[in-house]
Amino acid sequence: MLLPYHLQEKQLIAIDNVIFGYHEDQLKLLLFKRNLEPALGQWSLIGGWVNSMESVDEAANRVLMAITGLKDIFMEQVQVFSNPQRDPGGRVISVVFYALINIQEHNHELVDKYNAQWWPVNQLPELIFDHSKMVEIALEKLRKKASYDLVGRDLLPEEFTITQLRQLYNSIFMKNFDPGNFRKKILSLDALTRLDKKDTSESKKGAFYYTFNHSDGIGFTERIIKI
Amino acid sequence: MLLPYHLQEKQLIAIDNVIFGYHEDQLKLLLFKRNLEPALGQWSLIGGWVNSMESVDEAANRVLMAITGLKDIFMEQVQVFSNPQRDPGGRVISVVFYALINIQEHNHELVDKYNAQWWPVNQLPELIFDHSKMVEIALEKLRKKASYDLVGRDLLPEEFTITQLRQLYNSIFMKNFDPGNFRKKILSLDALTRLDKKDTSESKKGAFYYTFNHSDGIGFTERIIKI
DNA sequence: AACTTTTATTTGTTTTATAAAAAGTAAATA
DNA sequence: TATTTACTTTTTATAAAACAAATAAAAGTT
Repeated sequence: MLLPYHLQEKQLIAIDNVIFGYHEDQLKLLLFKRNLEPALGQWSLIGGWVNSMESVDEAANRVLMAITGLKDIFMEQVQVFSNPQRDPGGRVISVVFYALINIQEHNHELVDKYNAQWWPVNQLPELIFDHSKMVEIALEKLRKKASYDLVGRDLLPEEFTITQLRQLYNSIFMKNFDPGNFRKKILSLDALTRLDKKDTSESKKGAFYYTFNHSDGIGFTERIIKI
Repeated sequence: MLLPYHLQEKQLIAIDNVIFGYHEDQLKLLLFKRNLEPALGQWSLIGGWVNSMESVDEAANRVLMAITGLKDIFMEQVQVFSNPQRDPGGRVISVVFYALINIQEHNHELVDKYNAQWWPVNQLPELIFDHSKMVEIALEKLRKKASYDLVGRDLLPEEFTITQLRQLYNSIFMKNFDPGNFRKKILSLDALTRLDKKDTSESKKGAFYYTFNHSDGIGFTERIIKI
């Protein structure tokens, strides 16, 4: 069934990163203006080639590092896109990843240098090739992740309110979670520690700040949010 | 950030199929004896190269068709395995898929011809390279699928009892679902039609046969089984 | 200055859904 | 006729979602 290795043709293989961030109560995506033909000047995800001495995951991390200056970031494989006609420039197989980054912490100069820009996920520009589909699938995958784990750890600042966490979830799932039930569910996980500080910018009463417990940062086995 | 296409090195890319079947109350996997160096004669998943004029999904279907004689089978991408050292024969990137097939319907002669064999998932032989890890991840993915959709459609015969469906779920999740609750949950989905026939092979009382409603065969948005 | 309003936040109650356990059923066999 | 077996229905307990009420504190009003 398998041909010997040396008789088999080789392919170009790339990665594309769907980079999520959260800012001003909006889930955002980092896109950049393509600097290469075909489709030069159009908006696209941030991608790169996979070299022979690295895994696709390493390639995705390398590309993310190059554009944001960040390493040790949570990334997850989304799916392989491999329609032979997907890239008009030639046959390229692309492995898509998504990454969750803290929009405050990334290197703005690098992002500017590469003509990259943050876009709200619900107001994206037209993207090249099959990149819109990639975003769609990545978002589905992020939702599954968020329903089993508290993704706020990656997207929110160190200290945050339950309301902020809820608004993050609202923007990921594009629905409004009940404030009372959300709070109850999240706190029942024993994953947060309440601080003695309050955020008074949003309400007169003020909302307590919380941090994630560093102890059990692995994730939960049970579903935490019902979609 | 991206090199021009012609300057970038190409890679060997393959697919590997984790083929699930269900027989004699056991979830099984189709494995075959490798007919190619390296690791000739050892047990492995069923794989093949990806050609330049096909997508990885098409390649996976082609390979599945070649060994089982089946087409239009449910398959899902699992993950890309791409550690540069994963295959001692050289740098090969592998895209793993899993497939659900009805063990009754596949072509036994083809399977025999390729030295393939069905193995219970909880008693697998040693597998080459990273194939054990591939199976592990595929099984996790199957469990997620099964918790949102009724996988019985693909794995069970046309007519089956609720008990058979429950036993399938028992073997997928390696736990024992409560007979009463399982029945209640499954029937509440309105996905099955009860026939006027009974299966009396397992009990004196007999259990009604059911079939899947062909109408809404797409799947459910809500979780149907809690892991 | 004291009182009312407003706002997001927090707590509490009711209703519904799910899981655990128990009881009832049909039909072959002893 | 009693027993056995797996199947099916019902009951009880627990958890989650929907809904309602209370709270704290700044800002506006008399």
